Amino acid sequence: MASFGAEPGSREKILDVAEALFARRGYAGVGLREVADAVGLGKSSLFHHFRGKSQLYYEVLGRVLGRIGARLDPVLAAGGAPGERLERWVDALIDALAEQPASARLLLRALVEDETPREALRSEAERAEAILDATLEGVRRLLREGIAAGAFRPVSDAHTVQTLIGATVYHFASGELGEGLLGGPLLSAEAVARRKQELRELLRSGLAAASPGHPPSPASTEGRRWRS
Amino acid sequence: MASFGAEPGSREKILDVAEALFARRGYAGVGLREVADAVGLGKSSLFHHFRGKSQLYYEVLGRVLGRIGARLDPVLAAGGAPGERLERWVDALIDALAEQPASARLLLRALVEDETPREALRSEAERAEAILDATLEGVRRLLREGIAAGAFRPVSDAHTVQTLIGATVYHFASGELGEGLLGGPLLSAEAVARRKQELRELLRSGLAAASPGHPPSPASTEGRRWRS
DNA sequence: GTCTATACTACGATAGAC
DNA sequence: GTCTATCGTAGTATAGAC
Repeated sequence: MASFGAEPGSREKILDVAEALFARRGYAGVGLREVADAVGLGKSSLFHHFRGKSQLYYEVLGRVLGRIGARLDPVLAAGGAPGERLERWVDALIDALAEQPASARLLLRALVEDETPREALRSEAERAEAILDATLEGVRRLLREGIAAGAFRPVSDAHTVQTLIGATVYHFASGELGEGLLGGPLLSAEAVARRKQELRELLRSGLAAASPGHPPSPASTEGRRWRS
Repeated sequence: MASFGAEPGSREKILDVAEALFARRGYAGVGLREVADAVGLGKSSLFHHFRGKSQLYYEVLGRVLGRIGARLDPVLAAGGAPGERLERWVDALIDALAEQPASARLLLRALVEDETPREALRSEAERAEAILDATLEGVRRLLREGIAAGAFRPVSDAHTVQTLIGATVYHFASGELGEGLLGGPLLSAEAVARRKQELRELLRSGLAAASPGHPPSPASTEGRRWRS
């Protein structure tokens, strides 16, 4: 509740610094010495704010997940047709990832990092997992509702979520490779808007139900063929 | 050329072991001690096969990229309509990622890992990068050809490549999260086939040109709306 | 080609003065 | 709440015997 920005109240500052470093080099690649130096403290002082490295890590991860979840939950709660709600959800996710450049990398790393020490840290680790699960379950429900309502093709909601994560989190975490492909920055306002647009169009034509009828007919999508 | 499987000819064995470890824990998370133990050698013996840790890493990475490129290049070289060639490319990529379970994680990590020491290793690092660039340039060209031929919507080829990477590499690297979402293994024959199918259907309807006409009309996709 | 032994640095973490 | 000092371990890498 207190603290605007990141006052000398070291704790927030440590989290900020650690977030940037963990995003860039991953859990094992960051030393507490480096964190302490960057925040302007001695190494030992960190242990007065966090029990150890892994608690610091999960605190950072939980903060990122909480920040993103806080932006996505209202979107899911709001009304509207499934297609529009999904678009707003994707847009909000992209905005969240683009605003905090470290988020996407940190998340992508966390997803791949099953080897981060979880021992004796169940509370922090499970809290982060719970936030993530709740967020993903929300969009899965939206997809299922859209399918049931006949707005979406009868896709697998799990696979679609995987595709959405890949198309957003991976994209904004792709760093040099992504910038090389795009021929410019990933995070400029134009690039972010373009990403939204490309994804929106892909989903509008790729996810929309083929026939106006409500109960989807199984053969309608399976039989689709390329035009040329 | 020699060596079937991985004979006592240590070098291949080291690469195999290192590949699995780097994929699981990343560059900084793996110690040479661990690699040596797993391959059944003393720590120092590794230095007779590789100049150091970073060379070992780039050798591993180059091998993975080469393996995947070798499977994708023939697909691009073969003829066929753009839509069918793209589908075969995606299928081949998925097969390659699914066959060698470590590949996807290693690749995803490599993409995010701009901090892997590149000093004094330009040759190995650039070789790996060159393989990757060539592979990606191939599919970009295919996308552009498909757009020019009127088979695909006028998408951004760069963004579409990003989406394809996210939908494939991320998916097979997603580990516990992905398995939790799918409710089962990522790499079973069924799950792999299902991933291909979901992606194929998404691309068929999401990437196909909207109108039979060949020169795509700009308004046709922009004006698209959700049905329900 | 593999081994033992070793050098040097950095790591996470703790103790205790201020 | 931050500091210095220190512990024990593990990191990459090298030298040299076998």
